[in-house]
Amino acid sequence: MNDKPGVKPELKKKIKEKAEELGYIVSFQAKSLRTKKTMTIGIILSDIKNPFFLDFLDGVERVLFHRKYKILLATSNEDVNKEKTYLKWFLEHGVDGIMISPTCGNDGSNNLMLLRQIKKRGIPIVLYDRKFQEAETEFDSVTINNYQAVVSAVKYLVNDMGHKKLGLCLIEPMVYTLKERYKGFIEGCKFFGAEYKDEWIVVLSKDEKENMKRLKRYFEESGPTAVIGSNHFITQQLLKTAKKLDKKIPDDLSLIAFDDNIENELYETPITTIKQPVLLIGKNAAIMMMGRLDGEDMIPQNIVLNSELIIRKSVKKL
Amino acid sequence: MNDKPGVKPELKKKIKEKAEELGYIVSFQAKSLRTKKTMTIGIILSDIKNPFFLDFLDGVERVLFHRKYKILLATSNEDVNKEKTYLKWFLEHGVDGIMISPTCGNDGSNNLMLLRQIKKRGIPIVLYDRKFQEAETEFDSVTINNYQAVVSAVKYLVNDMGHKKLGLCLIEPMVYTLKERYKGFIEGCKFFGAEYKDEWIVVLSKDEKENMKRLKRYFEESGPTAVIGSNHFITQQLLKTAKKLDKKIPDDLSLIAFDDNIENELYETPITTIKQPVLLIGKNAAIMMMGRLDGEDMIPQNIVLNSELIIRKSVKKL
DNA sequence: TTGAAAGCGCTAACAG
DNA sequence: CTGTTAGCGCTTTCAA
Repeated sequence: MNDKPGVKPELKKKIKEKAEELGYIVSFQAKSLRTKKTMTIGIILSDIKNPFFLDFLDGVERVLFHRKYKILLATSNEDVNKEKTYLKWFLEHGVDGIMISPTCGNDGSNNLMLLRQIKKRGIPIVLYDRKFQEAETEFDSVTINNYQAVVSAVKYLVNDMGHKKLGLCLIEPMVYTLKERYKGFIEGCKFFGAEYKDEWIVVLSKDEKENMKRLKRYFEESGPTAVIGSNHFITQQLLKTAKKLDKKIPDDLSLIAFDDNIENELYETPITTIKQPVLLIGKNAAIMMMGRLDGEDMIPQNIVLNSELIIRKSVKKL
Repeated sequence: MNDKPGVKPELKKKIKEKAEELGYIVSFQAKSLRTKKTMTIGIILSDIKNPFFLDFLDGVERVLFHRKYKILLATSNEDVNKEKTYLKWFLEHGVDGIMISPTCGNDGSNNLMLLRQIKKRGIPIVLYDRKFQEAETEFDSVTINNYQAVVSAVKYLVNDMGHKKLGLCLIEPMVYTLKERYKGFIEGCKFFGAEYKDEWIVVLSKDEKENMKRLKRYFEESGPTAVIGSNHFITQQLLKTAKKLDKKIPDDLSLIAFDDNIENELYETPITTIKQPVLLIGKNAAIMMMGRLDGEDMIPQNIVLNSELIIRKSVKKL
């Protein structure tokens, strides 16, 4: 039945018979009980509201589909406990591998220990988008050059466009990605000689009112002349705030955004954007996973992809 | 172990013992081999590029998580054969239920027969966003009032805003949803006395060049004064075309969009939008599914949710 | 080449 | 209330 070396005509007969029996279907549960393979990859998204993950999933699925692996989908929504719950469920379901962009609590807590245990059990783990600073070399990962991306943005702002006072906008929780971008911002400012103040580094939370209040700072007299916003959501909030205050980008504030959604091109002022190769992140993570499942045995690999600064009209020349 | 009526102190002991054994984990494969329940729901998205599904999934997940059901995720990307493949895989994996927005080929082919077979096997199916016209009463479904939504939009355009020449923009394949919207458009135009021409009803394909060419018609002298665009992607393409031709919305063309993404509010001209209660679609579909899995035995239910016309600035008063 | 039998980890049924 | 046993549907092993 499984197309192993056997008599051919008889095989065909059997297959036809089976098909006639109103559709026989192999049971993967039974199968996997013996083979220890469920042909299933557990994927945890850290924020289902972020279109980033749609592209990511697209990239992953294209690879997995051809290998007949299926996706068991989970969402942490930046909740460490929910993430832990799903990881345990994945184990119960016997997923063959796990792909995760690990979240962390505001107190820095995370599921690193659990992931270590899972890895020890022999289940391959691929970190995507984010990794653990304290354990960079322990897990396979696919990320982008967050640090360099922001440094380049700062360079563009200062050297090419003449900005001297810069702001940075992030969002809770302060995961790996954001720490890197933060570092890139600080060191970039120092290196290229731009001024930055603590109050220009805004960290958004889930409190809309509070967010709005913080974002208003950017448009005050004492604010920076340009801001780097660290994701899609921030771009939206910034644009919303500008609209409400009747301020214009880039006349009142210049902006560099992360995540190149089509909309960034379509706004009144097309937004200069740091474009992450999201589809590639997905593809690479999936390919890496397939490699591990094929038994590739090497030390953990850390793939770092390059982002690209797409220059449009949201930065004013000073 | 499964918390059934038994001695309490001993139970605790056993649980602790197990925990000590470096983490015992129940095997769902083994479990489901006996119980015939995998605690898994197969979900097929028809287009992973559409943010609609992010919200939908969000709604579904909120319900399933609490009931400890997991999501096996699949993407048809409007390919009937891929859809069929995934449906078969779902069967192999023994999903407890299937949620699907069925696609169809340009020739009208679909997987209705297969879905009927699956249903006959006793696996509950919930159709969301789309259903089968030829089999409305056979399956549970959660959709919106597509027909009425477009009729209301036409009414607003004609009666409130004085438009007389209307266009409609759709996208392949012509699934249920779009047929309904088409019908609503035609009958709405007739009823409220607006002119429509065949060449103003544009069906986009995957060919970008060709799409652009067709969309240009809207901005010609002989074009309509207002257009209804049937999804997120169309809004983008229309805005892109307008920008390229240096045309303004609503001065050169009025627009009513489907799918209320935050961006619609943030564009230079905030877009008047037919807002679908996407999260609710997800929640309702999931709740319906849970009901079936709890053994609720009634005739198939067709839930129809109401969309809302959110009036902004993209329709010009004539 | 083919057939029979054991066993994967669990639950349900039954006897102690 | 507890312990034992059969069997879910498959793969693998071993004997015919």
